[in-house]
Order: sequence, then C-alpha cells, then structure tokens
Amino acid sequence: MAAHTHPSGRRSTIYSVAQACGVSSSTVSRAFTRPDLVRDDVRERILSTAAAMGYRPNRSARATATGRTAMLGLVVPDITNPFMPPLVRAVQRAAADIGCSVTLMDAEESAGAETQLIGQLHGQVDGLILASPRASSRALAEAIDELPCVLVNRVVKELPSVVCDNSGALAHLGDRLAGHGHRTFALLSGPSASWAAKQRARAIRAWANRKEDAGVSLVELGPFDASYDGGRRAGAALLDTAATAAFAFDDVMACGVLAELDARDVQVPMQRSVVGCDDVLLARMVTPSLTTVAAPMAALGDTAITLLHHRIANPGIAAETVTLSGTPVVRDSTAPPAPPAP
Amino acid sequence: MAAHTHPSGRRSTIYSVAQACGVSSSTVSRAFTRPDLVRDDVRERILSTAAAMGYRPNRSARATATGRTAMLGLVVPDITNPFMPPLVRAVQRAAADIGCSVTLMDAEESAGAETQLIGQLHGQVDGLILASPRASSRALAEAIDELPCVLVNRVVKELPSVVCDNSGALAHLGDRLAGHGHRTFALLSGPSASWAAKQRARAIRAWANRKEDAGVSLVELGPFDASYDGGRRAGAALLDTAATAAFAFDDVMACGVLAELDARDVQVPMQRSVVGCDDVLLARMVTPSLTTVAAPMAALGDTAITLLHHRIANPGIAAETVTLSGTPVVRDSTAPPAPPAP
DNA sequence: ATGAAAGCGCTAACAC
DNA sequence: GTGTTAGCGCTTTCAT
Repeated sequence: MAAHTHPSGRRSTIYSVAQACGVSSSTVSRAFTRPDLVRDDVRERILSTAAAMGYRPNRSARATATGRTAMLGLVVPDITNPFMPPLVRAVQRAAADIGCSVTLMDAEESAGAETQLIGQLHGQVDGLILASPRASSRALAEAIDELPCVLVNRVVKELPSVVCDNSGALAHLGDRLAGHGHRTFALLSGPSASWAAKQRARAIRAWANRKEDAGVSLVELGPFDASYDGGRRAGAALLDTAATAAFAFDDVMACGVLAELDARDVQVPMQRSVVGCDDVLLARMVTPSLTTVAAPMAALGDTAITLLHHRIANPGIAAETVTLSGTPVVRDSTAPPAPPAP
Repeated sequence: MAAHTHPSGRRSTIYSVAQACGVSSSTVSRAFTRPDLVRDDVRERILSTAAAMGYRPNRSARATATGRTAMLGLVVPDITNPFMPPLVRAVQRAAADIGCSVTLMDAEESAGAETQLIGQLHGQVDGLILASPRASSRALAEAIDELPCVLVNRVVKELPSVVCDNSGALAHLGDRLAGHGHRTFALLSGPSASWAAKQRARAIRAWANRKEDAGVSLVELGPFDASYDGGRRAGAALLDTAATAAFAFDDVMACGVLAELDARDVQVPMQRSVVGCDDVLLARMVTPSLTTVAAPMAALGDTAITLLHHRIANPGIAAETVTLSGTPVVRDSTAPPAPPAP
C-alpha cells in the first residue's frame, strides 16, 4: 500500500491527474461528475490513473464551487434515548442513497443547545433534520432561518414534518385490553413539553371517551419524565389507583414501571398490564417483554430525507406534513386482569 | 425574523459585510478568525453588521482555503448497540471543544461497509475515529491510507488507539464472587473475531488461573453472539454446567442470559450470579440490575479526540495506544451461591 | 468531446 | 491594524 500522495508530497488534484493523462482539468472533473460527457476510452484512462495516483475529490472545493455540501445535519435531543439510534441509522441510509453524508448533533437534552447547534450547522450542510426537537417553535424557526429542514415527530406551523400517529395502534391495544376485561386504565403521561406526549395522551383520552359506554374509565397520572426513573415513579403512582392496565408514554418509561412493580411484588401481567410505545430494542429485552406500539423507523427516516431532498431542490415550496402509523405489537406485559379478590 | 439574505437575494459574504462596513474583506475575515488582530471598535462594528446581515461563514470555502475541514469522521460498527450512543456523545462533545463537528457513519455491522465508509470520508474530514472496527487489520490500514485516525477498543499495529482494560475490574468482581463462596465459574465468550472479546476472555482466564489454588475452576462456553439472542443461548448453555456464576461478554449478552434463566425459573442471583460488561444504560434497567464493569465512556471519547487532534497537528508521529480502566459496579445480579441441596 | 478561463467564499502571506 | 493579492481545488459557461 503505497502512500497515495503526489511525488511532490502533496495530495493529487484534478490538475495532477489531468497532466498525467494529457487532458485538461475540466475533462478530469467531468470524468467524475458527468461521465456521460467524456469519451469512454478517455474516461477510463482518467479513472484508472486517478485511482493509481490515489486521487480523491476534495469535497470542500466541490462545495465552494457548486454551493452544495452534500451534507445533511441531524440534530437529536438525546442520542442515548433508545429511540434515536434506529432513526439515525434510517436517516443515514436514506441520505447515502441521495449522495449525502450526515453530521450528527446531540443536544444532550438541552433545548438551548438545540438552537445553538442548528446555528452551527448553517453554511455547513444543505439541510436539516430535527428529531423531536424540544426548543420552542419560535426559537426553532429563528434558528432554522431559511435553511431547508424537516421535523420528525413534531409539527410546527410552516415547517414540513413527518410524524408517527399512534392513535390507531393505541386504540387497538386498548380494545384488546378492554376485551380482556380491563375497565380502569391509567395514562402515565410524558413530559408536558413533549409534542409526542401530547399526541399520545390525546389519542388515549379519545379512545377512553369512545369506550365510556362500555364502562371504561381513565385515570391520568403524571407528567413523568420519559426515563427509567420517571417510570419508577409512575409505577408507584399507578399502584395508588384502581387501574389494572396502564399506558406508559414510551418503552423506557414502561420499563421503569415494570421495575417498580416488580420491586413491590406486583406481578405483570397477572396483576397489572402495561403497554409501552415505540418498540425500542429494550422492549424485547425486559422481562416480561413489552406490549407496545412499533414506530416505523425506517419509513420515518426515508420520508424525512425524501421531504428534505425535495425541499432542497425546490426552495420555497409549501410545508407539508406526512403522517405514518405505528403498529401494535403484543408481547408479554399485557393479559386479562386478575379475578377480583374473593 | 427577516429572511437573512442580501437584498440581491444571495447570501451575504465577507465581501458584502466588508462593503457595508467600509473595510476590506480581509478585515472581516480576521474579525471572525483572529479577533485579536483587529481593533476593538472595528471588530465590533463588523460583528454586529454581520449579524444584522445574517452573515454566516461558509465552512466549505474556509476549508478549501485552509485545507482543514474542521470535521472528524466517526465510524461505528452498529449504532444500535447500546455501547455506542454514550461514546458518540463523548466524542462529539470533545470534538466540539476543539472546534470540530463529527460526521457519523454506521456500518450496520458489515466489515465491508466499514472500509467503504472510511474511503468515503477521505477528503471530507481531517481525521477519523474508528470505534471497535470489525474489518481486518489489513483492510483497515489500506482504507485509512494516510488519514489521521485513532481506534477505540481495538489495537492494530502502527495505529494509535485508546482501549479499555477491564481485567482489573473483572478480577475484582471474580474475587468478590469467590469470596461469596462461588467456585465454578463460566466464561460466556463473545464473537471470536472481536478484539474486546479476546481481551476479556484472556483477563478472566488469567484471573481463574491465579485462583486455581483457591479451588476456582473455569468452564468456557461459546463463542456467542454479542446480542440478546446470543445471551439466551449462552444462558441455556450455562445451565448445562455446574457453574454458579457467569461472566458474560457484555451487558447485552448478560441481559439475554437473565431472560433465559428467568424463562427456566432459575433465580438470579439466588441460584446463579451473572456479571456483564460495559455498564450500558440497559444494565440498570433490567431486573435484577446487572453487576458489571463500567467503561469510562467520557474518558474514552476525550482521549480519542485528544490523540487524534495531536495526530492531525503532527503528522507522522509514532502511534501510541493509551489504556483506560473499567470500574467494577456491583448491583443485584450477583450474590452468594445457593447452599448445596440438602 | 474537449479546452480555456472565470469564479465560488475564504485565508494567508506580504506590503504599507 | 488594515488593505492587496494570490491562491485553495473544483465546477461551469463559453468557445472550439
């Protein structure tokens, strides 16, 4: 493996390749970016000598010339949230398909950091994907300022977004539980600032209302942190109610609920049923495995990139928001309620 | 928020700012990159009118001019592995401290993709961090070709790296278990191609050898996948042995072991003790919570970036490998063995 | 199909 | 301390 540097010690450029091939730099450039514009034999000669010389196109130079960086920014509120990695992967894969790489920014749960990071991304990326941003709509709009962008799991007026609607799946799971004989349900709600938490709470309330005639009643608990510890607290709160089944804000919280119930010797699903949301890896790993609503990660990522791509190509296009649906996944944390004590 | 574009519709540049301020473009440039070189009042005037005009430095242009992109590449074998997010975060934070952003590449568990991604990063980043790469040393070296880089949790001759040594912590945990009365231990080893798996196996073997006189014996099982399912299989295998305590390759595997034992009504820690490795978030969330070895994530990230930074500044410097240590964390998955059946 | 030349936005000597 | 002037490596008219 020879060091692929020009004899002079400098990296090779289209110029050195051009010289070596006895063609002009433009032809070399074309050989890489518009292969169809250069005669086959010439192109092949260029490509092979370029490879031999270890030539690598300089992305920055290309970017200054074209005005496109071929990079997308992805900002997440918290990369350690198990919801994110699959999303990151999906976004990245889709971005690769359109020839872009993605620079990841973790806001470490700070809304302030979010807007600051967005600012930093200006002039560095062609567009932005904001996953469940926590910053206020106003702050967001201001930080984004003209940069093409799409939100994931949050809608803000005037901004395109792709969101996951779990109401159908949640209702399905609710029906199933009601069918099992559950009547009193608990809603363990997530952070009040969370758009997703609002949506999920709304969905569950709506379902419960529809089922009122069937004797279903809903007790709302929280808000709790969307964390394991938040879940522990939610689990404790749950036991103070008559609810036999609980909807946790997400799988992580549900996981905390499971732990708290276990710690208090309350059996799941025998004595309480609990359902999570998102279907993160974790959901399969805990005992009992979680009944939950699977988010269409890959589709979320794909759609976000498609929307963004479209938006980069047609600036000033109207903001649309596409809605995908979650899918109910039944596992071991739900079952018929225990028979009333004798 | 007005659209921050030049009246002409184009983005503002150092030139438009310079014109608006009645100074030369270099002064504007300096005001941003070497503030100390420009008189206070001038600098302030420049900065404020720049802000008013919505000027944002163009990173690509800067990069072509300086030859530095201020971007680092981070390639991970599998972003969904819970070990990675904290590492990613740490790396990112440290990178930010030296003024760099990081573009994340997920190889989706394919060694081939790894080298391909590395190739893609050439001419796009100033340096590379490779987290537990799976590609062969040869393939790696070839793909890296001259690009400054540092490996995390893997050592390859001629390449700088930062690794985590868990042997001390593992031995500590082993001693503790032996002190509890355990005598037969199982080593549930990880993928044979994994550098980390080799190291951990070696550490545990060495410890067991040292303890032979104390009656400690070790049975080696595996290799198993470093996954939940791998852990389930490992758990099943464990029950075919006389071992009362097991070292799993990592927390994810340990988690599978826990599930399998639970499924077979084997109580942890009463009937079997199990220890994981890494201390991922998961370790705290499962029931019982895992005794494990905490990896110094933040330090790993910091050190990797420091090494890389140093290496970018001084090309051709000798490759050093720095070793950090894991810390034992005792939780609920370990305890004295059950008394021999009467 | 190929070449010549201008320009992308910024930095970095080098002068003043 | 500030302005002048070359580039950085690449793309892209515009000719030929």
